[in-house]
Amino acid sequence: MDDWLKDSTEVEASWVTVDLAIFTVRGDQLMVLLIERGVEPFLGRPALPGGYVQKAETLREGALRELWEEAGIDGSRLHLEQLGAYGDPGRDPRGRVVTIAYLALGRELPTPVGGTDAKRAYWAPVSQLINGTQELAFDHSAILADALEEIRGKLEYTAVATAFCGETFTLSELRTVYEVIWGHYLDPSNFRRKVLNTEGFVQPTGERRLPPTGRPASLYRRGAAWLLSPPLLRGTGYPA
Amino acid sequence: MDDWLKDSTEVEASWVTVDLAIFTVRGDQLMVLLIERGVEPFLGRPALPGGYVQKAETLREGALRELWEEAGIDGSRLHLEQLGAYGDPGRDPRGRVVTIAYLALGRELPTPVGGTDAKRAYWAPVSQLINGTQELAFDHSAILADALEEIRGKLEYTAVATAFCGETFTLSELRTVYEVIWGHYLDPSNFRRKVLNTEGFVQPTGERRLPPTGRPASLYRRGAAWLLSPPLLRGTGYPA
DNA sequence: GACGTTTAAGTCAATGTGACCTTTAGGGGT
DNA sequence: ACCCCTAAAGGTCACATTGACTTAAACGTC
Repeated sequence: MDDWLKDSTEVEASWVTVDLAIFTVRGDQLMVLLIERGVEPFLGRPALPGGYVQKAETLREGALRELWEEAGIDGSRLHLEQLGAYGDPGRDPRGRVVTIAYLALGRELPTPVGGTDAKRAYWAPVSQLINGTQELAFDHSAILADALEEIRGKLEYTAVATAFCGETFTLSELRTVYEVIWGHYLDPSNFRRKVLNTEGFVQPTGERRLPPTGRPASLYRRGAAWLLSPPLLRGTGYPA
Repeated sequence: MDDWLKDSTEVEASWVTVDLAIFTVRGDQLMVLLIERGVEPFLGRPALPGGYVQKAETLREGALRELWEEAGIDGSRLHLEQLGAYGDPGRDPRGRVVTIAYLALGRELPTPVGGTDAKRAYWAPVSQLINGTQELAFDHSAILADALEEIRGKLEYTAVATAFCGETFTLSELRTVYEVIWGHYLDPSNFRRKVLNTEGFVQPTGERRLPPTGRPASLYRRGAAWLLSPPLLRGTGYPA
């Protein structure tokens, strides 16, 4: 914040971007939204959607705008939180670009129809990207890894898992979210007991839903609580 | 990341700074390092130390450099982690300035001797700033509040509390860290049991330390574990 | 109406927790 | 040498939580 420093040759202006790690659960897989880059650098390589922050908007507003422009997703109905800033000098060959990474979680998001910028957009299974050979553009692989670890941790002590579900949901659906993201089986009975005993986590609607087969399941909606206490621990479940 | 956007009038280059929320525990108070601004804007107002990120350095390196330049603190012996980015358009009257806030935790840090920039630097009790009338420069009050909440949470499920202690420490010292930051009393006996039963949290050195009065206390050092499982929950202790 | 399937509810031993109490190991005073 | 004060260290016990497992209930279907 020192004005004398601003005049120093050591300091230069930077471009500031937002990048989005948008997750959804589809079936038994955690998916992340990727775009195929239509311009250099990293032309043709998969990347997280994102773009430059504009003059008059906050970082969050920029993230919401990119969410809409690049993925056609209305941000008002999903969870959006800041993940962190990535600014290594060499991360963008064009010059100093600091990106603010955002984490977005939603359910059954529409398959996007490619951005305004003639690049393809698609959902990719996270499991393949994490221990796969596919490298994302820039430092997006590192951002994705950080994002995944952030979600895994947040499931434990917040009600964020409900962001992957619809307005109302069954406890089985909620449990599946945990199982997919943590990657291991959870005992249905113990999960139910834990969730229902955690005050404010979920709220019964009184309605039920008929599964294709089996006993009807009660429907719940999000409760008032955001922080769960005590937390649900990942514990030692066996792989799903 | 769209080059066409970069040419748009909607986008402008930004200044990128790092700001530091440096905490230490002194006696029974959590202290944060503040500087008195020596230049406009907010001349004379207290602020978090910080400054512009230079051309060739990473964000973390910039934070470490500012730590040294503004506070005279060698960062190699304290905990430093990124807190997040703050970039609202109006947060700095001089123009678009995005700051990356860092959290630094250490013990018995030297009282700094004012920065190179003729401003005073001093330790201030956090409790007075949080619910006090004193407003910090820029959005630093918000950053400070976020930093405090971050620490409080991290104490639960990481071994970060040891960053406030020396190389070796007694369990009472460690407990005091929790009590000061959480703001309530913890049962010494239960705290000891919990810490010692959490594998990898602390490691006995075999040595002891004589307190001014009372039985000698065993000394411990940090263990190998960073994440604590099960976590120490804040629970319902009575105010200290 | 028996069967397969899924939700819902219950059991039980083992473990963890909160609120205590007791013992131990120092220093200081008389 | 003895007693007192203090803080650390160790123990007790009722209670809550957990993990693994079993049983019951409510559907559609054959």
